[in-house]
Amino acid sequence: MPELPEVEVTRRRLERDLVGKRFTQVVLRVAKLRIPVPPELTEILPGLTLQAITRRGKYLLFDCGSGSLLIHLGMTGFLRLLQVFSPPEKHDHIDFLFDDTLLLRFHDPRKFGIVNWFTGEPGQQPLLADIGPEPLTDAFTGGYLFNAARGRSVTIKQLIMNSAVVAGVGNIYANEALYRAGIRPDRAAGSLTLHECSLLAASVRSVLEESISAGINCLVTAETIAYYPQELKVYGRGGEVCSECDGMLDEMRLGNRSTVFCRNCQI
DNA sequence: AGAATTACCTGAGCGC
DNA sequence: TGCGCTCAGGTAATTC
Repeated sequence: MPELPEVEVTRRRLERDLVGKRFTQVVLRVAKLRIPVPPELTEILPGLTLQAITRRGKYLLFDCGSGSLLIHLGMTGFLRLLQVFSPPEKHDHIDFLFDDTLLLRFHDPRKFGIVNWFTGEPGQQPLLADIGPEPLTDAFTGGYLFNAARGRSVTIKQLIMNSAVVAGVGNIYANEALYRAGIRPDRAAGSLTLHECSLLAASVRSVLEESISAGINCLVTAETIAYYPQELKVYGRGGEVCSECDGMLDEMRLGNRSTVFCRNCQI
C-alpha cells in the first residue's frame, strides 16, 4: 500500500513529467470513492496549467493556479503515466490528459482513495487542516514528540500513526521505526522519555528517507510508479527470526492494526 | 479532550 | 468449482 515514501516518489516522478503541462481532458468513469469525486472536475480542469505538485502527509496536491487537485491513494490506489490511447482496465477510475499527449491514470480497486478539488489555501481545506508536522522537516523533533505524548495513555504506535500528531506515518513505517528505535509498540505514549522520543523521531525520519531513496534508485517505470521492493525488518515478518538477535518476532494487534516487534530488542 | 469503535471497499486466501 | 468467511488497512466520523 502506498505510504509516505511511495507517495513522495510518485510526486517526484510526476513533477518531472507533468509540471508546466496543460490539462486537456478529464475522463471520470467511477466517481464513487471514499469521498465522491466532484463531477465538475471534467469542466474545471481542461485549459488549466499544472503549476506544481506538492505533498502533505500522504496527500498529493496538484496546484492548478485557480485551485488544486487533491489526490490520496488510500490503500490500493496508484497513478500511472501511460500512452494516450491505452484502453482502461478494471478499477481505472479517472484519466487526466495533458497536452493531448500524456495520460495520467488513477487506479484504485478498493476505492479508499480520494480525488477532490479545492480553492484557496491548502491549510484551510478540511482534509488538510488538522494534519501535524511533516516527519521529514525540522518541525518533527524528539521534543515535539515528547510534548505530544505527554499524559497520553494510547500506545506509542497509535500515537505516531495519528495524523494530527505527525503526518503520513502508516502502519508499515510505524512498525519499522519502533523496531529501529528499540521501543515496544505497546508502550503507553506518555511513558516515553525525552531521549526515547528523540530516538523514535530520528528513526521515523530515517526509515522514511531510506525508503524514498530506495524508490528513487530503483528503476521506476511508468507502469509502477508507486510500488517498489523494499527491505522491511519487521512488518509482515511475525514468527520469523529477528535480524538483530536469535529471538522470534512477535505479533499483536494495536488499534486493530497488525503489529510486529521483537521482545528482546524492543523495550 | 482523548480514547475506542465503526464505516468505507474489494481481492486474496482458506475451509468446506 | 464455487460459496462464504476473514483479513488487509488510511482516514473520517461517530460514540463513549
